[in-house]
Amino acid sequence: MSDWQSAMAEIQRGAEEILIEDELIAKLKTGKPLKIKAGFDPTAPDLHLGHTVLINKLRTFQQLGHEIIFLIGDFTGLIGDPTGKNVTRKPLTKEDVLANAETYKEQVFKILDPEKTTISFNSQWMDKLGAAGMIKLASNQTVARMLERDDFKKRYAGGQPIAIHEFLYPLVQGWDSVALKADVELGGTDQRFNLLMGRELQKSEGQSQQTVLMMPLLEGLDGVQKMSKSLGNYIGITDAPNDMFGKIMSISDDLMWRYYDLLSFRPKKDIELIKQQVAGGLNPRDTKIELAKEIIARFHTQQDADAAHQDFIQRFQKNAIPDEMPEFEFVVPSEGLMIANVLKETALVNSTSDAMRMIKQGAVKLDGEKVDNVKHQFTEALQVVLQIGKRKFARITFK
RNA sequence: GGAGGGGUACCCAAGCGGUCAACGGGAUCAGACUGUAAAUCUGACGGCUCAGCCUUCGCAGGUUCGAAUCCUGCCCCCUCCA
Repeated sequence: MSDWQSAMAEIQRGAEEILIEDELIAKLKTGKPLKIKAGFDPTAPDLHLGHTVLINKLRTFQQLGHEIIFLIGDFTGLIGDPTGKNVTRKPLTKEDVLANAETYKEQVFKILDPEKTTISFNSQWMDKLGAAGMIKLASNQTVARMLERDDFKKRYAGGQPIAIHEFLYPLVQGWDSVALKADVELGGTDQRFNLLMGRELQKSEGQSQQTVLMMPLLEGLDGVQKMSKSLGNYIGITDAPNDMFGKIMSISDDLMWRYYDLLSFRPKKDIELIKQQVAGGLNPRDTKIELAKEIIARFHTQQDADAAHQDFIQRFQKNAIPDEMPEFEFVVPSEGLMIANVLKETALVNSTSDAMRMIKQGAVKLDGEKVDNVKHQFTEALQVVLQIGKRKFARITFK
């Protein structure tokens, strides 16, 4: 396999679509470092694994020796990518943007090599463009073309408002590619229209057109909907090691393979081998553990990954009580304390009614012993461990 | 401004005088089975001092022995027209 062929294989891994593939091959064959662009919204520096799919692909290019441009859309942030959801958005201050950029760096450089990554802001060239430049830019595209974009089309057909400035978002994103002379732009499949705009604008500016590489949107823990914070099905890259471990272990086997493809840095060959081993009888749980450790080591340390693994074994495979858990203190009144109230106070349950239900369902354990008596009272000074279900614990001291 | 439709628990959605703390589905939680898998099965899913009691069906009043269901006023949303 020649250089460009093996490079292509890595680039294609997990990618949803590459437009146009032959073009990219031609670019790779030149052997020159390519300019790889990916844009990020300056508003949400709170990354989860879904975001890292794209960043991982940037890493691939970086390792192949290409130039990575991590573009922070501080200018585009003023517009907000049109979704129709929030029509108005409060503009970010310069300070906000810079603070967010710092957070980005902190998180992203766990994947990318900081020495070899260029960070730019699109206000750099957009601020200079001016009103006249903006109008000239806008003259490049027609309303009809804009209405081809899926969400615009739907909103227009559905009689929902589209503000004029929303049309500017794709144009500006495309112009970024012109300004950077990008050879490749990466984006999610939902970015298709905007990514293609870059090609069109580059063409009208007489530049060579960027290749568009679209990565899929990673499914969240439920395995169905895309990973997002608002759906609560995400693994944040700043999540604690134990949380990461637990979340990864709870995904389905099918989803595990998906995560391997999109999140693991292991060569594709290795993954194929693991698949064969699992088909041959290896417990998929163990391969899931490997994945969990790899990801934790990436965002924390190898020690953290090992510790999380050990903790997991203690906690779940041996059913032991964890060392660390929230602690509470109560003063026992003369008439005693109802267990349901104690549970409510520890926030292990939402209400005393909830606590009663849990007890009735046999979900509550006191020092490892199941509690049957709904009206169990604490009447004396002692220390106990309360457990609800499999994962929720609290250490309680009665005085 | 005119005409019509609608606001029910986390979400969707029945109910249209009593048997309604309110059908059903989803989400969620717990139990069983497991690999903290997934799938499946079972149960729970307003609050409380929990075999009982209290407060819920946009808001405020009213009719009635009794209302989510009927009447009046108000607020909000949607569709069509201007």
